Amino acid sequence: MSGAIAAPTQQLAALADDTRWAILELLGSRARSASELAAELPVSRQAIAKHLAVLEAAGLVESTREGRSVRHRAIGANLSALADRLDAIGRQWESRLERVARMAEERAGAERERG
Amino acid sequence: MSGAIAAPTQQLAALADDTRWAILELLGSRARSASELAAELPVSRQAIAKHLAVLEAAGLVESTREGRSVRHRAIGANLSALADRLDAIGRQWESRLERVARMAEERAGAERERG
DNA sequence: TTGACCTGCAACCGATCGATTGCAGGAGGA
DNA sequence: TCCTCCTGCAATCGATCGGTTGCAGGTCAA
Repeated sequence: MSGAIAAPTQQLAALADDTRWAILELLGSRARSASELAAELPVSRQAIAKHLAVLEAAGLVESTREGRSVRHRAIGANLSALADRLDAIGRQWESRLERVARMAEERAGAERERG
Repeated sequence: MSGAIAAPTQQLAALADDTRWAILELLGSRARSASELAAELPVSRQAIAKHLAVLEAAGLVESTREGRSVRHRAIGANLSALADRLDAIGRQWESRLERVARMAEERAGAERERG
């Protein structure tokens, strides 16, 4: 164990933007094209396209060509997988710091008995 | 239900940086001061201090003054809470898109029967 | 074939970010 | 008291980011 945490910073960076969350919220309810998204959000279509590229690179959005348009949809399973990893790390911190606190407590108890 | 997702972008932005993950990794195993962290990582103490401010604002790190130094520790429970929220959103996407797919499937089935 | 519509590429701009250096200030030990 | 150690604030710099405008290309319908 120990060693590097191997954090999925790319996915986290993709999620650290309000406009991308607005896009994901829309794509989570129904698959849409970039133009549809641009019509529903207060940014240009090109900005949407850049955000979709980031989200797709992070594995949070999936795209399918349909005729002359491209439909995008959110991939919930990958978000849940990321959540699992974060939860595991959080629990690890908790257990480690708990153990340290317990050791300090025991040491303090011995000091009290001795002193 | 429906409505806005209310994503904790501040916490996600705090986690979207490799140096901050390196800091969290160290603080997850044992509480440390900013100077200790600077000695173990390849960045200056001031950079560490800025990162700690970001992490503390996001509720991922807790700080306690001890004499002339300040000891910082990672808060695992808050990371797990964030993970729970992400997981819930991911499952929501999955169920919604599943329902849409099922409706499309039923519609296609009816078409086949009729045609 | 022509025209409408949607995507994709490139250049550009202002703002924010990660990081550095330099200096001031406060707490403890000799 | 003096010196050392650690923190905190400010200014600065290059890089990246979110967003825009403009234009080229491809696909469908009339």
